[in-house]
Amino acid sequence: MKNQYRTHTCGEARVGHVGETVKLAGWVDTIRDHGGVIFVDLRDHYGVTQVVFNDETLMKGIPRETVVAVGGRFRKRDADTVNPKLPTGEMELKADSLTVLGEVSNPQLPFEIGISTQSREDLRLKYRFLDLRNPEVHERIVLRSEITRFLRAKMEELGFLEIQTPILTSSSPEGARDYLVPSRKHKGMFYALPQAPQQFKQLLMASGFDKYYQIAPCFRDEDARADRSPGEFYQLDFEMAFATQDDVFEVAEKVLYDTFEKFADWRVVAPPPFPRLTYAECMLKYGTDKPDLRNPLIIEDLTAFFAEADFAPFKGNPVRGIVAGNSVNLPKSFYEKMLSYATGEVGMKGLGYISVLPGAELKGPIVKFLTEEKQRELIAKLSLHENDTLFFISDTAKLVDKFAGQIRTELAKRLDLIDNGAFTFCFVTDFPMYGIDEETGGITFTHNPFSMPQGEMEALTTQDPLDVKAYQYDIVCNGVELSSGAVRNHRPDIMVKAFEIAGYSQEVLEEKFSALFNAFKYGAPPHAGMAPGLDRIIMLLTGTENIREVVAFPMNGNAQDLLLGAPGTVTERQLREIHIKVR
RNA sequence: GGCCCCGUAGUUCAGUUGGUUAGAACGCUAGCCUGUCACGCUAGAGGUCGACGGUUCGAGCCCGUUCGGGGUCGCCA
Repeated sequence: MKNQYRTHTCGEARVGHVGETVKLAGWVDTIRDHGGVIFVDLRDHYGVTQVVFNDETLMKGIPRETVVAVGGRFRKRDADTVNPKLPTGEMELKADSLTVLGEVSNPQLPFEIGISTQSREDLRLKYRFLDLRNPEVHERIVLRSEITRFLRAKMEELGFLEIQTPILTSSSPEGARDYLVPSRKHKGMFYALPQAPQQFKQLLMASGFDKYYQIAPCFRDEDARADRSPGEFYQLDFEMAFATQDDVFEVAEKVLYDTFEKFADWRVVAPPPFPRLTYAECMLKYGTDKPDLRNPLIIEDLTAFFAEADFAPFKGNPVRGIVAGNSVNLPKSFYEKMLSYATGEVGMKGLGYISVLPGAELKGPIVKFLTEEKQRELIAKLSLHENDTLFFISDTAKLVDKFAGQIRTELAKRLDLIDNGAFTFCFVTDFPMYGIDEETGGITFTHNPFSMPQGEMEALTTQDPLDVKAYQYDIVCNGVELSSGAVRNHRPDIMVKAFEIAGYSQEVLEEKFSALFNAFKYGAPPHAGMAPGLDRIIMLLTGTENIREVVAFPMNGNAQDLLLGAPGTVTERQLREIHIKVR
């Protein structure tokens, strides 16, 4: 695109352009004034080109970050002055004219553009437009766009239709806290922003659409975390009619593998089929429902083994073991740090361990509680080798897996067992349908109330609710939960029963989820789907630890937009119109 | 809401046991410099030590309160 501002971008200059009369426009990145000759790096979205001024007056009074258009001639640099760090490094622009397009009124910038990421986050957010000029930050947003485009292309290729669903919708009783929007025309009534397009996508299935997807904005009024935006985030939401769990997994494997493979660069993506782990298996072997499979450590259930051992700390409690290979010769401080981590941050009562010495001799305070036969049995059971250390975790049934999971993660971290060059996915399946509500002590949905219980109506009527599993699943990558999903419950009779068990009458169900409930009374197809979080996918692919690094205009952890100043006050008149009185 | 950490120049930080005029680097301003590319050299400006209160002869430092920021637990069907 050539116009009055520029004939080329700042990333274009190559040897083939020598001698052309050109115009470049961009930001003054650095100024190197040698007296008599001035070098300016001119930066735009596409790159950086060195501009040479022999006429010093052209740059007089122009500070960095000024937006300028420079006219002149492209020329080749002498061999000894080529800059190999720049794609345009063999070339430079010999300037003979300069126009200021955007002045800088305060040359003392709040931070230096090129190292903005080292500055305080609230400052970066307040001046996000400057922060985003930093090529490192800029490129992440570009990559986000490329990943999003690729995901869309993949979904289209697989026959999915992108359909927009409402942003102003109704509040739902389950799940996260809603963002509410007061209604002007209906006094005392409120819209809610969708926590996910859950009901709409299911209604689309009932409407006869076969495969739906959307890069969907989701709104939840919950507190932030490093990997969780406050307020709003995006999901690659999709749903398929006449589909089973395996059909959904196939789509997820294809789309996510292809996407990660394309954008993983030097890192290796474990190919499909992704391992399928049941929730129960996950909790036992990894101590979490989002296992990092790069971590080779596996938690062993040693409860039965210690059932008869007369060792007080384990008495009557489940016992877990983790074998760390080649660890016996580690300095004593390693064990001391593990112990202080366990009793400090984790909140465990203790952390026992047994070392395996040469000649299959076991050493440690616990050993004396085991007969020689038991010791041999333990070595065989866990295939213990010389120099291994076996760590023990024991606590109540409620806590033991969680603790073992934290120890497993910490051990891998301290022993440097995690391959940072790998992306490993897995599906976690068979989540329980119900759990105990800690506050009320009653039965409640553990995940999505719209999931189909395994065994359908029969399971609901014959099994203990706490034993009923749902067709409810997660996809996890490197210990990050990307998405949950489910085969949905499309049968009104089973919905009524499922909600009844969780303490909701049919009236409540019909009132709160009337659209869905009604739609299913007029013939709904079996359907299933999931919704991987877009921001987290991009975090993984960019290797960033904070979700704000992959969002162009993120809110801070306190759910404030420091750039535009949201939330903010409004006028009395605005409040009157929506029938709101602020106390 | 609980817990942990951090608030010192435009930015990133140092600041000893509480003791003279609070420092460094980068940035900014001015000057010098014709081949740099994180140019170099010289000089200069720039501070309510987050705020309030207390202890003390004396507080950036100790104590209390409070505000702001980050992390985490709760929360996130």
